[in-house]
Amino acid sequence: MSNQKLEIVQPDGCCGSVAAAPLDAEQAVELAVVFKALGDPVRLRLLSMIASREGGEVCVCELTPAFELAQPTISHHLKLLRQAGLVDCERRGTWVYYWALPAALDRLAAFLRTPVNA
Amino acid sequence: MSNQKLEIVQPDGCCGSVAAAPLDAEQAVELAVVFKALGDPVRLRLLSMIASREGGEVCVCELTPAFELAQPTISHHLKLLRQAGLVDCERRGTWVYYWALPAALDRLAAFLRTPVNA
DNA sequence: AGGTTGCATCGACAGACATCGATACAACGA
DNA sequence: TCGTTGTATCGATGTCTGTCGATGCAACCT
Repeated sequence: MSNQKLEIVQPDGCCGSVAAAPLDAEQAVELAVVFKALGDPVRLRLLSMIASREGGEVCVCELTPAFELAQPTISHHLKLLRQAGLVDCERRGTWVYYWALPAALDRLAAFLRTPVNA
Repeated sequence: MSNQKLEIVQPDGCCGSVAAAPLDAEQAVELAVVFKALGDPVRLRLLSMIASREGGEVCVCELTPAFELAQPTISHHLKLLRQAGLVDCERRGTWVYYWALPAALDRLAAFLRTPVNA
């Protein structure tokens, strides 16, 4: 029953699992960009604030005052999260709303999850 | 039925899921250390080489020549992976062997995995 | 139109990090 | 005991990154 491995392979053709096979250099660079985006406490808190929001969307005007950081700093972190493909955003009138992209999170989770029989 | 949240809480008392609730600052700092360790292509490749090894252990003498980097650089990256709790190592005679810690990887995976009904 | 508010971008700067050569340490073999 | 090999640590250096104030841009409101 080794076709179980087929379930790990991602539809987008990327790197099944960290424990499946050694990552080649190119895959590693792409994945590192995303993990690097998660490697900052402020960005982790921003992401969790966005991902845990009931309606799925959060206004930047709610995120900024939650930190003791200047507004450009928060904007910078949100930009990195967006460039990493973890969130997306849209302007609606005066405000900008961010939401999480669950597919990206699940892809990372699948990469990290060790096989049950490992 | 909000006791669903109880199923997300981790036995080790840590941060259930990124989509469960906003991370507090302390949890975010701890998690960021681990994700930061994953935020480098060399360390990602090292970890996948270690985690995907059949016997579960890899000699440093196999890891170092797999990169076009100086030996102290590889040693430095392995140290960061170890400090992040992702791998551990042991000296046996002349050689040092590294192995992955699946519990740490699964903990991260659980954190990233979005709830099925989200 | 003019003023105000929300957010992004720019430029600068201090601290962190990846990398290296040199060196130290540990274990083995002759 | 001495040389050799494998790995870690140290110190230096160039680059990246988090942070900020200043500024620009978009949308709203009088």
